[in-house]
Amino acid sequence: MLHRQIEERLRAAVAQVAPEADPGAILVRPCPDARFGDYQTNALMALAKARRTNPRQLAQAVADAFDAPGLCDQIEVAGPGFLNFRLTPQALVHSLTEAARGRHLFFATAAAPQTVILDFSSPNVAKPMHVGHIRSTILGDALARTFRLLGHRVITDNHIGDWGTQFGMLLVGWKTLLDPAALERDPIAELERIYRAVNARCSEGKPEFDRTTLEQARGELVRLQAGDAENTAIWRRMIALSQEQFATIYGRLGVRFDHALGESFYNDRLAGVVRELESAGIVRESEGALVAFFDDLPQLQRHPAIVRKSDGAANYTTTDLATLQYRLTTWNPDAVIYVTDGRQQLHFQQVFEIFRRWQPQARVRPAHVWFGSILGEDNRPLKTRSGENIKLADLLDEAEERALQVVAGKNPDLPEPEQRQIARMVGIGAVKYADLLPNRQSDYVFSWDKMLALNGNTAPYLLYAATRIRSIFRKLAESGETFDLATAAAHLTLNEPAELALAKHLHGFDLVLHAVAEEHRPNYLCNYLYELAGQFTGFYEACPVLRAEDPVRTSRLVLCELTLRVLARGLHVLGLELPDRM
RNA sequence: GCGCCCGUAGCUCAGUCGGAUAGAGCAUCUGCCUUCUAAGCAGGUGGUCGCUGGUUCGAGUCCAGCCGGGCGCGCCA
Repeated sequence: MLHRQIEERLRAAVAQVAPEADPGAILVRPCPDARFGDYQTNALMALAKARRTNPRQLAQAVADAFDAPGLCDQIEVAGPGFLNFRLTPQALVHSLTEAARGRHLFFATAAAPQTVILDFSSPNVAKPMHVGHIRSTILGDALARTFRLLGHRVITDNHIGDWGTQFGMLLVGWKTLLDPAALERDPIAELERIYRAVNARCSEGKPEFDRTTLEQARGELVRLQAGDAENTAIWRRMIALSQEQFATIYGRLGVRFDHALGESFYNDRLAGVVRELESAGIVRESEGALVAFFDDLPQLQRHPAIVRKSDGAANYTTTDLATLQYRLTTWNPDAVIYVTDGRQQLHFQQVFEIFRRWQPQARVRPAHVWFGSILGEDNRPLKTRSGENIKLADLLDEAEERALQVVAGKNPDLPEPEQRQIARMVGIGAVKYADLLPNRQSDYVFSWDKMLALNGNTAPYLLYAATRIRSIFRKLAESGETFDLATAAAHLTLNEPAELALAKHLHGFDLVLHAVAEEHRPNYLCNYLYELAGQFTGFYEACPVLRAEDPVRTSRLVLCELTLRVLARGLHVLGLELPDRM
């Protein structure tokens, strides 16, 4: 990676001039404006301040000590003390040639691979997956793919909601209201129906309220918790039915999990966790419950956390603590990342703080990667017209349907099965991309028109840019020519501004991938790929490929293929599939 | 009351952790299809980065206060 090579030479130069400087702080970044150069460092200004010397003089001294033959032939001090680097064309050609030979794809894997556990999606048993699960699922999957690409050991774990008071009601419904034919047809809908019916009877204040049903539900729950054979069998059946639904949705989304250890998996560990917290003096009795207080932390002072309710049952704080402990002992991770809604910030602050007190020696970094809400056009959380949660399956159906209309409208000559195939990739891709593009912490307004637009920073635009490249190679193949990237690389020359700009932009892949992993923000990658697609279309307009004369023609084919590879890899990391044509 | 987040072009939003003249898309205006996919490209218009102070070579970015909005806050998860 060119910027890493410059960084390395720069650190060597700084070490000569200022041996006390921290090499880790000496960073090289792309210039914001190509007129300044290709790369810059602003680290010397901070260093000059620390040494109380003139920043421009220091920069000049470092520039004089800087030696990178063949990499940068010009290096200059600018402004208050920037150092600007300009790549030699040979360095660029060499790097592209190496990429064409398969030595790299413009990124380096992590210097110190880590074990990262990603906890995301977490749907509930017996309920349809809905829009509330989409951001966690898509964001978590994109992060998992990013970490994997960078060489980390990644473990994805779906912490399914398969335990809790709702099962008392579900059991009553199963035993008294179940319609076997309906269960056969659409299991989740039937489970949802019986749950709603019983829930209404158990809700004081509702017209259907019926104390007998409420007591029945409590009784069924107690029997389930006690391990009653019949109830356990029904419960397992409900989980199995739900997992079929999850598998269907995840299949459509192309998301996979290494594990799906639900809440119930930790049931027999909860008492032990509570006992340990109690004996360690981390929790104490308060109003009948066991509670952790954080008097010394301003942020949590007023927000104690219950780990055992006054009825003796554990809650999700306890389950999350047991889960974290299990993950530590089982996988010994460096990081555990929870991808959830921002509304759970307080909860995770509490869990992490309790855990820190409980196991101060643990080296794991827990992280809460939170995101904002998906809003409807009315700026309220996205719902159906009647105020229900939108089912994920329905949303994906609509995405494919709308994409099909676009594809069929633009390209009516394609055979219908292919149109559907393309529409599937474009539609699902559009939903995913729309979710990954905004800064994850901001709320965003869900808009079919925007996500399926053909211009702007959208999935269709990016997929289209990639298929344009594929189209060039299809034309090439149709004329009976063969193209071998590694061999063709020998003919690489970069002369036109658009060629140089594209070649340089390919080298930004490394920085952006590491930034995504570091900050858990896939939107950086979205923006990078959009810029790359823009650079490519600029090149595509300015530089004819197939109509050019050799060796320029071959050289441009190399650029096309490398761009396609970066685009395809980047889109794949975001979880998007790439059609051959559109 | 306490805490978290947000406020950037008419609209929707980026802004890689303090760097150089704040960027996209939409909308609007002007050009470009006998030429590898015009689902595209090039260019114009459009900004007191909520307000006020502070920190420093340098602030959309950090700190304090204020205004406006969203969300959360003991036995749901």
